[in-house]
Amino acid sequence: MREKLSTILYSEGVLFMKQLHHPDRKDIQLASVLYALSDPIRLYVASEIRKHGAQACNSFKVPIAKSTLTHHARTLREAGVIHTRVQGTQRILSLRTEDLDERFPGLLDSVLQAYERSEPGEGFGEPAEEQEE
Amino acid sequence: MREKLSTILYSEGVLFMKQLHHPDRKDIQLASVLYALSDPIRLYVASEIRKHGAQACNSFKVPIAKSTLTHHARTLREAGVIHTRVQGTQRILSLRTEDLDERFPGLLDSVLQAYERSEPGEGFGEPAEEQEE
DNA sequence: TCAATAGTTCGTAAGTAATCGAACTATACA
DNA sequence: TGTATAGTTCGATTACTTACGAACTATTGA
Repeated sequence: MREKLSTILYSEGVLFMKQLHHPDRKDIQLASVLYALSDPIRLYVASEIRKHGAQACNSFKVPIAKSTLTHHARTLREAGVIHTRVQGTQRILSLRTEDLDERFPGLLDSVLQAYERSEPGEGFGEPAEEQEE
Repeated sequence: MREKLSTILYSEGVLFMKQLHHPDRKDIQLASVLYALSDPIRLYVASEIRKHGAQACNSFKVPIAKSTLTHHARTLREAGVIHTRVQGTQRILSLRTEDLDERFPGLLDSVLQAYERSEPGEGFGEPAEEQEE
């Protein structure tokens, strides 16, 4: 039988929810940023934030499990692409445009513009409407 | 005991060395390009080509096995970042700047400029000279 | 014909990544 | 209180990546 996590962790003085770590601007690595943006779901998330502003995870209509989205959000955050702030039960994701522009001028813009050109649809991965032949 | 590969393969009419595949310009995917460029060695290779022009694999001074460099060159090629042409015993690697610029304007430039700013050294991964404190 | 050089392929090992569902925490609200 | 909502953590699975050395092909040039 398993003890409740809170009982175990709080009783030992360990924080359950890790402090969200955001790298300092100077520690943002080019390779990590490119890696974070090399996944279709993460590209979509970054692009949605750029188009419609900061927003919570649950506003992204992606065909994956909640835990998988958490993983992608962490990848973006740890690479320095997004900032996550807690608001009630939500995590609000925003792009670190200033930090990225300062460190890698023009990069984020050219990536997201390229993405938006190549994926003109609204939702995720919609193949631009099934085309009958 | 192992038969010679050539005996096996040619006798079955199979080409030993795969035809080098380069994706058509229109098939170059943003995520694949970003992924290909998200590795320090591949970034270095791309940057060296941009700085000094098309060159063979053996001109890259990288601390990895030959077979590993082959792997990285294939990753860049299959993503559409570089073009490989055979010249004697060598494979000459060049950047597909026109194709990339047409498909993702400004992307390659901002990536490689960002790389060259953040890695000012000449060789690979040289930590800009050990600094005593 | 032989040796040297350039690069590929293969097999393997270790590490990392994407994914899921279940169990959980945290907050808001009725 | 209790319930709903938002998101995290955990453990497992599966797949991919990076890396190497050994064996190989292909070409050049002595």
